[in-house]
Amino acid sequence: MAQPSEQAAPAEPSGQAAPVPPWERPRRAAPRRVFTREAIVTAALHIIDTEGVDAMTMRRIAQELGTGPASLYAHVSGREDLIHLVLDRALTEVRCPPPDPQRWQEQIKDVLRLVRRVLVSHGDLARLLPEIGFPTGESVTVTSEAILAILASAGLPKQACAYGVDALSLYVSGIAAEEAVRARSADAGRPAGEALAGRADRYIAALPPDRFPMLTGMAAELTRDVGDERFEFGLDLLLTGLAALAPVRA
Amino acid sequence: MAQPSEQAAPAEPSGQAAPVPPWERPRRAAPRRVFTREAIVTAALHIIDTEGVDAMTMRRIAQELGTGPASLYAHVSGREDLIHLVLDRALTEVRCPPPDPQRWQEQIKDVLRLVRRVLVSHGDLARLLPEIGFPTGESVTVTSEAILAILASAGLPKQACAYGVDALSLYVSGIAAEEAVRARSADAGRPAGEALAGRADRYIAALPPDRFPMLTGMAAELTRDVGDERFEFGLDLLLTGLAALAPVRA
DNA sequence: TCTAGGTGGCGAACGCCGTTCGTGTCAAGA
DNA sequence: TCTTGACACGAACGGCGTTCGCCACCTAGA
Repeated sequence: MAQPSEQAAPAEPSGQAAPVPPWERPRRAAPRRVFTREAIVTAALHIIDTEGVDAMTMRRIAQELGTGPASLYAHVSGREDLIHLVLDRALTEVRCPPPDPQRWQEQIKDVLRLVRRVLVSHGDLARLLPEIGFPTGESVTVTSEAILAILASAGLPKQACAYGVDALSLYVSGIAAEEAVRARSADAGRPAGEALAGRADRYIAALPPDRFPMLTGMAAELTRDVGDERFEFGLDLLLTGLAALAPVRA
Repeated sequence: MAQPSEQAAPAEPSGQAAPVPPWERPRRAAPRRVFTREAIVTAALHIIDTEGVDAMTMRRIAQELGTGPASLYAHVSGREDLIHLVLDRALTEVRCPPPDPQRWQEQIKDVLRLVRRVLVSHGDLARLLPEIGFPTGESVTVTSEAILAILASAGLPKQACAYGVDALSLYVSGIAAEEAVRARSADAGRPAGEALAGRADRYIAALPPDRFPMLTGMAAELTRDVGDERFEFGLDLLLTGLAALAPVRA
């Protein structure tokens, strides 16, 4: 890989080249590379997509870019900064509609469905959410703004809008992270049934039915994993609650 | 601290004792300590209470117990196991009532309020929740069983009970973790206003009002932090949604 | 009482992590 | 051409969870 430069390895008259003495070794034989923050985020997201969140270390990203981890710090202030950027990059795929008071509930659901879909499409990306407290990327901000606008168009009081957007995002983040754990387990090549649902299955099956009749009696329902059903159920709960706070429309 | 044992340091005739040669140094001068899993969990919880979750490392726990981190592994299989135990220890404080169909909503709320209170009482304990996928401690299991029993007593279908307990626990976990981040920031001795709410304040204040009129117009509501208000709001949403699924009672 | 096996305590070290420091390179501007 | 600031990058720091190998201790059985 490393090719000695000419000044560091003067031409030998003939025969085998003598090894370059240590004090004459070039620090860097290959031209230094040039990076951008975008390239770093792209590499990080690619690693998450192909290897999962646990593989996304500064070293692994640097390796992907053909350099060392220190090079990343010229562009991101640290791991946390990088996570903000990665999440925000993913969420640029979320498009929000202008508010329509007649169908505000469906609009909220649509936005949150899209958020979840984006998170899920990147494997276990959602597992990064708890590592940052308060997402501050542009995409997240735009999405929050849109949700607030929709809630406000429904006539909800300001405080209800504010608390509502918080509850909604907590729920979506939570379920996305839950699903991310499940997705990771499945992708890691574990035996079929070793997914989180499989573990819950076995856990519940091992419970003493006399002591835990509800859990054991609802094992199938508790571990049911059919499409978006679980997500939609929770969304319905929240939206029903919010609708109860909105003015009645004729 | 280390006191040479008598066999390793034979009595000198007089004067200053000669240093013990390396090959005669006792491996352990003090009697070996005896630990229990309970003591380890107690030490871990004490560290969380006094220094926060970030300080709870295997090394720090071992230090608290006067030993090295390797000693912990005879009693816990690893950090994840320890976290399960710590969370479960904390949640032993949760007491659940027998179901009363006439006041099932208040019962659910009471249980979840208690869960949250327990989590909050241990500083930023809730930040540990995302590190484990599916809590399997006894306390958690007992609590889930009780919530299911209450929901079932309200006449909710099995699937609604199952999805409902999931949504409720996701919400409580989410908001507890959110509050834990806030609590940690405040406890870390940062300047007043450096709490998460303070950061959100400044973040929202820095947004361009023409582009983000909803966020900037609701800054006060979004950052409002008054007792249990925010938590109760989300709980009300979920319970309203669940009540809509329950049979109507005379 | 003695012996053997199992359990557990513990030091040293491993491999990995995020990050910093110091040095060298490069490009733009004077 | 020279200077300066930004950036690339190797080496190393300090920290983490964990394992390995050794030794001590305890208990059960002969």
